[in-house]
Amino acid sequence: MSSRAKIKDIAERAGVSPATVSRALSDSGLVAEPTLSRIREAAQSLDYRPNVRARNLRTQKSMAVLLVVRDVSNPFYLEIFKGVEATAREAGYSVLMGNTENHPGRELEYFDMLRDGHADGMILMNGKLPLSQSRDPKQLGRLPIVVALELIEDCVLPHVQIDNVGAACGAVKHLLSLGHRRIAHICGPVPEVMSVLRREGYRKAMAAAGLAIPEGYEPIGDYTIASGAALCRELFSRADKPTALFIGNDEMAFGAINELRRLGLDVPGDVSVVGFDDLFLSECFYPPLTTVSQPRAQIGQLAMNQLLKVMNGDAAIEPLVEIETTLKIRGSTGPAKTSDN
Amino acid sequence: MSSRAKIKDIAERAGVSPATVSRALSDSGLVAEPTLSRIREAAQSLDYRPNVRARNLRTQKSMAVLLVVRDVSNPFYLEIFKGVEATAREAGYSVLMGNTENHPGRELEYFDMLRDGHADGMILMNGKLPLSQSRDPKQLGRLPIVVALELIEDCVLPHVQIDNVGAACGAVKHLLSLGHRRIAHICGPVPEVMSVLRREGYRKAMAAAGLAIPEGYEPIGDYTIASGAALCRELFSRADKPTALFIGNDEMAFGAINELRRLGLDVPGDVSVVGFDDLFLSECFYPPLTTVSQPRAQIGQLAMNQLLKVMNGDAAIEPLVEIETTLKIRGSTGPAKTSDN
DNA sequence: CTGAAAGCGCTAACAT
DNA sequence: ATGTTAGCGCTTTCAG
Repeated sequence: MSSRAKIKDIAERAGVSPATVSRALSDSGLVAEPTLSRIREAAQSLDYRPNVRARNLRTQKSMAVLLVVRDVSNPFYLEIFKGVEATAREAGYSVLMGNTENHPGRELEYFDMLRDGHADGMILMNGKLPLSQSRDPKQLGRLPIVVALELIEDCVLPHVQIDNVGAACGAVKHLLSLGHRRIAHICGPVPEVMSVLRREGYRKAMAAAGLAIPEGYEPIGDYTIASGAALCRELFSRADKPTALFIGNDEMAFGAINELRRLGLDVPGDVSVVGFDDLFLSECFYPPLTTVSQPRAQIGQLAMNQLLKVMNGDAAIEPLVEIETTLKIRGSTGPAKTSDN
Repeated sequence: MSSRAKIKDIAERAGVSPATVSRALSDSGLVAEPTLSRIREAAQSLDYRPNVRARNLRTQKSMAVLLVVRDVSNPFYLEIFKGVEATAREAGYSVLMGNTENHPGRELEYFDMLRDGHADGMILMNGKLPLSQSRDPKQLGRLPIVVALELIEDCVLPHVQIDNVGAACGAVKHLLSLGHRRIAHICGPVPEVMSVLRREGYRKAMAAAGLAIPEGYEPIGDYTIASGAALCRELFSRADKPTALFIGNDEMAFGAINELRRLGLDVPGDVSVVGFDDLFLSECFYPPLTTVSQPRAQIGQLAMNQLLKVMNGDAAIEPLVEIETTLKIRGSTGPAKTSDN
C-alpha cells in the first residue's frame, strides 16, 4: 500500500504541472484534450483522491453544514434529518449533527464551530440564539444561518416555518365542527414560542366560536408522554370535564389517550383528541390519532435550500418560507355526544 | 468588524513567536508563566479562535467521525445518535451523518469520505461493506472503522453487537412459558444477517421445546408496519392459526396488532405478541408491547468508544463487544387459552 | 492553454 | 522556555 498519491505525483506522471492537474480534475474546462485525458488516466492509475483538508484550507470552505437541534433523539426530527441530508448531499455538503440539550454552553459552542470553520453554514432548529448573540439579534446580519421549525423572534435571519397559529386554529375548528364546546388545550412549555403560538391558535378558534375558556383549561406540559397523561388526569378530575382535547404535540396526546383509557373513557366515543406533529406512529396508534401533519422532509429540504442560497451569497432570499400543514382526520375524533351540548 | 485574528497577530501583540502562541494555546505546558498569560490576554482581546481548517491540514486530522446508517429516518437510530454524539463530543469529535438508503454507490461514497479525510473514523451501522471492499473483507485490517448494530460476516473489523439469537430465543421462551405452542414468527428481510439471526433464535427455542414449525409459520416481511399487517392477516387465514406471534421488530408488531384488532381478535386475550427493539412508542402503544429492549444509547456510546480506541491506535481492542438485552414484559402477552393447548 | 510561485493558518522538528 | 524554519496539499493569481 503506497501512501496516498498527491497532486504532485500525478503531475509528474502526466508530465505537467500541479496547477494543470488541479484544473483538469476540477473540470474547469481550461485544459486541452490530449493533456486532459492523460491527467485523468494518471489520476486513475494512481488511485488519486484529493485531500479534503488541504482543499478546505485553500478554499476557506468546509463543505459541511451544522444541523442544530434541541435533542437528537426526538423522533420529530427524523424526516427533517433526511430532508436536510438529501439536499445537502446533492449540493456536495455533508451534515454535522448538533445537539444542544438546551444548554446555553452548547448553543454557543455550535456558533463557535461555525466561526472556526468546522462548517460553512448552520440550520438552527433549537429556537434560540446563544445569549452572547442575542443581545443584538438584528446584528446577526449575513451570517450563514437559517432558522427552521422554531421561530426566533426579532431575528433577521431567514426562517422556514409552518403557520403554528393557523394550524392550531384549524385543528380546534375541526373539534368545534364536530359539536364540541368544552375543549381544553394541553399546552407545551411556555414561554417557548412554538407552544405559545399553538395556544394562540386554540384561543383564536375558541374566541371565534364565542366560547370562553374556563380557568385551568390550558394546563402546561413539557411535550412528554408522561406530562400528557398527568395533565389529562387533572382535567378529568374537574366538574366541567372537557369533551375534547387539543394537545400541543402527539407525544402528550398519546399520554392523554392512554390515561383516558385508564379512566374508562372511550376515544372518540366519550372524548375526542387532536394532536400536533403527526409522528411516525400516530397513524398506527390506537385509535389512530387525528393530528396536524407537517411535511417534515420538505421542511428539511427547504431549510437546506435556503441555506445554500445564503452561503452562495444570493441576493434575494425570502425572509420567511412558510410551509403548509394539513389536518389528518383519523380515528381519535368524533362527534360530541348530544347530551354534552 | 476586523477580519479574523490569526496566530500571527496575537504573536505580534504579545511580543512572541507564533510557535509560542500555538504552544500556549494548546496547553502544552511548555510555556512559562509571564508569557503564558500575556498570550492568553492577547488572544482574548483579539477574540482569537484557531482556524480549524489550517489545523486539520497540519495535523492530518479532522476531528470528525462518520456515522453510517441505512436510513436516517428510522426511529430505531435515535438514541444511538445520541449515544454516539455525546461520546464523540466529549472526546472533541463531531459527528457526520451518513445515509446509505442501501445504495451501493452511497456506501462506497462514505468509505471515500473517510479516505479523503472528511472524517478520521467511521461507525458502520448498515451491515454492509461496499462491494469493492468486500472482495477481501479480511484485508480491511486497521482501518478506523467500527461495525455496530448489524453484523458483517467474515470481517475483521471490531464489532459492537447484541446477541440476536439469544434475545430472540428468550422472547420465544417467554411465550412458551405462557403455555403457547402454536407460535409463528414474522421475520425481517432475508438474507440480512439480523433477520436470520432472530429467526435462528426462534427456531432454537421451538426446537428446545420439541415443537415443529409448520410450513408457512415464518413469513418474511420488510420491517414495515404494512408488512406486519399483511403477513399477520395471512397467518390468521390459516386453519391452524397461531396463538402467539414473535415478530422481528416492533414496527411489524404494531402492524400485526392493529390487524388483529381488525380481525376482532384480542391481544393478549386471543393472541400474544412479542416484538423486538423497544421503540420509543412501544410502551405507550395499546396494548403496551412486550418486546426485546436494546440499550441503544449504550450501543452508540460503546461503538464510539471502540472507535476512539481504534483511532488512537490502541493495541488491545476487543473484536466483539456484546451488549445485554432485556425482555420487557408488558401488556401484549398473556397466558394461552387452555382450549388451545 | 500551461507553468511558476505564492500562500491559506497552523504545528512540530530542530535549534538555541 | 522560546524562536526559526519548514511544510501539510491544494488552488489560484500572474505570466507567458
